[in-house]
Amino acid sequence: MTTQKTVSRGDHTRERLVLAALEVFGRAGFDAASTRAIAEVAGVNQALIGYHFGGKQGLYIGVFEHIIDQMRRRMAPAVEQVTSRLAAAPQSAEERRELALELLMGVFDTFTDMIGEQFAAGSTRLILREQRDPTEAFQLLYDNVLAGMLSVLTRLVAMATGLDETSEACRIRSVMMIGQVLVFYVARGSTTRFLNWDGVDADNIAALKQQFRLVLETQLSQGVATS
Amino acid sequence: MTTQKTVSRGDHTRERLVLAALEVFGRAGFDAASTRAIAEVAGVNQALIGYHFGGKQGLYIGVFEHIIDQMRRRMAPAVEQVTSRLAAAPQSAEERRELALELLMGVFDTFTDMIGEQFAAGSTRLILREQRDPTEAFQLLYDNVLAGMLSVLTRLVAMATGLDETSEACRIRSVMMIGQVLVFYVARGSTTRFLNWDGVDADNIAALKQQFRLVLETQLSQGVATS
DNA sequence: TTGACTAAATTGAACGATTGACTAATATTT
DNA sequence: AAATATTAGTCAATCGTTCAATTTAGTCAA
Repeated sequence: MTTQKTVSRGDHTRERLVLAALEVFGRAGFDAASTRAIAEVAGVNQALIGYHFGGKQGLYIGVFEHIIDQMRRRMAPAVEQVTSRLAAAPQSAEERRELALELLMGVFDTFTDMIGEQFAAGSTRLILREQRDPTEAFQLLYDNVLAGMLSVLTRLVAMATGLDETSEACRIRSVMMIGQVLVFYVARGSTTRFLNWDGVDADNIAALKQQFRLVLETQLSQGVATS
Repeated sequence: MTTQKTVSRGDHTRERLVLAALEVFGRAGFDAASTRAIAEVAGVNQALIGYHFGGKQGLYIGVFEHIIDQMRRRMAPAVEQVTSRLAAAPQSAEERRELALELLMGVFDTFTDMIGEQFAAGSTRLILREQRDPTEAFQLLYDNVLAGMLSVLTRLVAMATGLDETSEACRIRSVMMIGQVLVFYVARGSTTRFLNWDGVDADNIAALKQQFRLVLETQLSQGVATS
């Protein structure tokens, strides 16, 4: 075996660069992150960025492909659970509502778990950066991950509330629901200060899950007023 | 009238620089924004940044002082409404709950209105930037604006839910509530795409307000499970 | 197995451009 | 005249990119 499958020398370097770039880009932002700093963190020569990715912008795209990969992998179990359980949904309105509620909680538990993970720290800022002034990277992320997640979520919200899945009201509700967890990603400085947290540990995550479950139950446990 | 009150020549320059810096910092981030670009947008000489603010960092602080000023001014009516109405709160649990609900909606209506304002576009990213790696600017913002807003909000949530105002559960609920609106600030790219919006206009704001009101009513219109 | 040949990968150095800060001279206002 | 404000220009440092030279890995004939 002369060729070690896909793990050639170049692949190793590319991976090191992507991981380093995720860290440096995430901490400093695209413009402030220097290719020299990225190369140093990766432990490779600076010129290899140009060689392997064409340049700084190319590396940036490479980082997003990595993010997409990780997010799909991380969310896969929860999404799969939803699709399989939804294949044979009960017809009783009450049972359908309860099923949707249970699945929603599963999805958001996963989403909440990721708040504390290190991978999220680097990628969150990069994703946020793309929200205001979307570039090619955002198109990639939205088409390959976000759109699907929003779609699944809206389907569950529709099932739980009785709203029309295609209605704007239902979509807005879904986005708002995400916001309840997203706030702990993006407003970390304010939240940790306000809650007297030292970072976000397992206990904090558990508390968030518990409160979110209570809110979700209260929010969806009755006939929901439409538009 | 030689001296036009406080609007001397230098004040005018400082204001132009702060507004330009808000725009450029907001669009490009601190490091990527060049003092030359800021000076050009402001229509003043680059060296005046050093003269009036001591340097780039000083200008950055100046921008946050401006943001604090604007946010206080913008939120003042809603906050004042809360404090005045709360001065003579009814003793009936049911009445207190309804009052809290009404006041909450007032606060969040104001908060929702600001989503579409141009001022928010520039300041949102600057504030987000400070959330992950807080600097002196964040301390200023949190102490002068955010802490107060969170405090008032938690008080209302406590009144509406019956939770202890000082409990972590109540604080988490409050933060989650903010998240439902905040998501439309920070995830603009995803939300506008998902909702097929072209930016955020008055109609969109109205729809958001309506849905948030419905959610809030559903969420708080009954005895709320504690911890 | 060996040794020559090739393509891929890596290196260090250099390029022109841009950065924030600073200075001395000038202009404006008090 | 004195204080304040503005200007054009210079500075060293750092930026992303490029390039020729070198090393490494894989192929194939002998």
